[in-house]
Amino acid sequence: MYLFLPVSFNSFALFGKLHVNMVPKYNPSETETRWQDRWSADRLYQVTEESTSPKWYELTMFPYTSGDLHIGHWYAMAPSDVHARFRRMQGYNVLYPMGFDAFGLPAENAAIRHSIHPFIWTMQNVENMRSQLKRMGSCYDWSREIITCLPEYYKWTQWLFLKLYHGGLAYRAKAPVNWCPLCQTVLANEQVIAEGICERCETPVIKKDIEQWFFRITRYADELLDYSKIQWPERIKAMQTNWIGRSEGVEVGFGLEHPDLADQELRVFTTRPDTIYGVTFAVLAPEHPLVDKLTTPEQRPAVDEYVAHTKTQTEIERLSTDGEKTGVFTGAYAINRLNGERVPLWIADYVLLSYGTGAVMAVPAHDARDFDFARKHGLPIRTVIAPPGWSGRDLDEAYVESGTMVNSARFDGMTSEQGWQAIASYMESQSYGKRTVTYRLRDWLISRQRYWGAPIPMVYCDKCGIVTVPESDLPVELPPDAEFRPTGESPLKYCDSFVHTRCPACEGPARRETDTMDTFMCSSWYMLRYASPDYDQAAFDPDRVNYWLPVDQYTGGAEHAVMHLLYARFFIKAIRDLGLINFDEPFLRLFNQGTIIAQRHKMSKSRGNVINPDQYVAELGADVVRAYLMFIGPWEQGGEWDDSGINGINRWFHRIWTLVTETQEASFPAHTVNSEAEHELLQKTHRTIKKVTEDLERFRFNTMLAALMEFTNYLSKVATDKAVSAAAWRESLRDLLLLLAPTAPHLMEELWALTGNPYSIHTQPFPVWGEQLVAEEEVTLVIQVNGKVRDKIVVPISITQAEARDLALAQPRVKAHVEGKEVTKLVYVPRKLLNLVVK
RNA sequence: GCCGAGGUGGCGGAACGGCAGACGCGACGGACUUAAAAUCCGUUGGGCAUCGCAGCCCGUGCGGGUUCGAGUCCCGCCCUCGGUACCA
Repeated sequence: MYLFLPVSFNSFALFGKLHVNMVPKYNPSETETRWQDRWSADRLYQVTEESTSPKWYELTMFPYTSGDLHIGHWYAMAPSDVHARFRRMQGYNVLYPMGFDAFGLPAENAAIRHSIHPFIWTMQNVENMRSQLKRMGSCYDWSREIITCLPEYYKWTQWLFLKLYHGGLAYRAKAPVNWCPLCQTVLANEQVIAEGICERCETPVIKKDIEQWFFRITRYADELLDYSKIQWPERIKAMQTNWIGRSEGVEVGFGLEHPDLADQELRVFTTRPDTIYGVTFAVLAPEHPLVDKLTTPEQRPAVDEYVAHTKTQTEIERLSTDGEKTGVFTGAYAINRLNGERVPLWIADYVLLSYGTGAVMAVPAHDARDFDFARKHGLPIRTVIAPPGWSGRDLDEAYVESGTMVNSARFDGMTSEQGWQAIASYMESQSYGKRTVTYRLRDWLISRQRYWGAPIPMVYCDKCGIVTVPESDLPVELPPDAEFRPTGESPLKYCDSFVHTRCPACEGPARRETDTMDTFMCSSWYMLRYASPDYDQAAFDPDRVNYWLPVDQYTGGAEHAVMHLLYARFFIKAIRDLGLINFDEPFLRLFNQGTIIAQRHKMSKSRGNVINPDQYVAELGADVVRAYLMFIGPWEQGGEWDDSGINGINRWFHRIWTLVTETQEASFPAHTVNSEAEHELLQKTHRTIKKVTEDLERFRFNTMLAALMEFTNYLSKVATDKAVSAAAWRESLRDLLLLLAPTAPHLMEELWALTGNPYSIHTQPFPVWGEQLVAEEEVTLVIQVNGKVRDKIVVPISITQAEARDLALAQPRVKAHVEGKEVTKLVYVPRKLLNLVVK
């Protein structure tokens, strides 16, 4: 329906080689694939380190091998392609690679459902997606392609795992971890999203106590909070900061009186030591190890029942009680050492074992949760921080702000901030408290009970224990003949040829680790591999990594804020400390494009609203689809896919085609006759160059295209008026093509060739504006009376205030509003406006 | 609840504190055509007024404020979207 119509050619002044009887029309499919083949054959986009130009590493998050590129992929990839092309034309030595995130559960599910091996399924998808990416007109250096599921890549993933292990950053531990019953695997905290559901399949996760492999990301918590070396969107930095959840407080020991305990202390973490005189009870998580020992015989039945009930609850149930604070008394007491008070010990599921010490001191007067709990269970509430103007009466709700300390013995009268420090110091001096920093961030759980991932290169030997696979034996390859069971159990576990091996240390019989690595491990270092994808001595060639890295510009979706983006930052810092690299951050600049939605919802296969760009590409060409996606609105805002406007871009490109191919250069005067018109053309051209350049720098593609449309409209008038010389016309047309080359690489290459220019437009320098040509000589001065616009006058830029005032007062429309009144004030903004305030 | 982004014509969206609505879509009118499509030209925030030319008033989620001047800055709300949530 959107087919380009035949363009009627009346003259061929620009390219006499075309025969008049031919009816040349712009056939996007033919033209675009022809140029794509040529670029590919010429290796136009391959780069090396041998260059005197400054380097620029531009990277887009590589796609998961789901099978098809939908419009969301295009929205992520086309604009970054434009930016990379722009940088290349600006003279940078640009590394702009592409690859595939190829491990993951969907491949394994396909194996179970359709009896196709994950490798075959994945590689078919890679083939398909690679050709779709090429059809987009992208300028990737395909000689550097990486596919994470190939042994030549995951060998180095395993190699890096061993480096972390030897560096003390990978460890195996038993812990209560998130288990997704549908995916049949554990998940990292970051992969459990809102309401405790699995990030991939949205199934509620449950807690399981199993031995797993972890990376010590928590060791880097503080450094991860330092964003001073990167230019990232505030929103992503805020999300990471919240996720890491650093909080400063005091770990306080409460005394315990119990005959069986070696350590007579209950440790709690608090951020409000200033409220310690308000403690009226303490609460332990139901799973807290002391619960069993402390519970008195009378309370045991109630406690046991509550603990058992908590265990059966899923995360969702436990969290969805909506503020309903349940709990039971253990019968035991602890001593608040500041005032010697005995406080009852309760257990309640609002206290989490995984945070802080798994126990809290409860100050109902100054904590909303403790307040609810105290109200519900009839526990006392004692005010120790007085709100401003406090009458001394009981509080109606918890007062959590700062105030003046009361009921706090010798700390009374201090502000809560002073009291915080004073009490913390006092407790430290008495050795039962210590200033501590606690984080919400947990170590990264990286093992998965799945087949389609990089095997963890570890061996279990009855004699030697846990033994690493020697580097020389890498990669530990996935067995091709594993059996995919409909139950979803890990195929590796039941693959004898894989499991049974020899111990690298003692040569005796041993078992392989059957867990594989989280796919986020593969994507934590892929940006390094692109620098030297052929290197076979290590994961990367230090020289080439030092040349290209860090990534100068990274682009991708915000959904990876606390997954991929956090893991990659950790990973770079970790291997820096192992001496493998010498920089601190993987991605210097980050730009997050928004989400493209359809029918008000995120596109998803399950919702059935996935837009496939192929039909649009076939009818209109990739150039039109690229440009339309960029024209919808600001890139960072995303937007709704609605094809009703796509014809506007189609028409515009058509107009450019006509303008270039039908305008006879010979019909313009050979020499300048109207210098004013020519000067204006020059100015408009250079102002457009400036606008387009600045917009490309800032990823403001929509306004860049608007400026180019305006410029095209202007050139159409110039082509009609023919008041400029042929040379001036040729120059401006040439700049139009160059400015649009990153956006519409095929059409511009075609027009560039048709106008007799040497191949290729994409190796040309980007136009540069002249400052003197963008400067204004005349400006439109807005004349206001009492802030309302009454007239506009065109004046030379050199006009003085007095001249402007006199000129303004002489305007009839201004006169009408000033006459008979007194001008009490005059606001003059040079080059902008003149405001007359009258009374 | 907390953090972040946003709210502007029929629609997508422009606008260093200084002409609100660039650019595009759609709609309407005209040219071309046997006709339609495509293309080209024109109009297009609302209201008043006008043969036409001018002209006047209102208008950027709501309510205040700062300023000669506010879509833009400040204070208080409402709504939408994204993230996060018993984190002590």
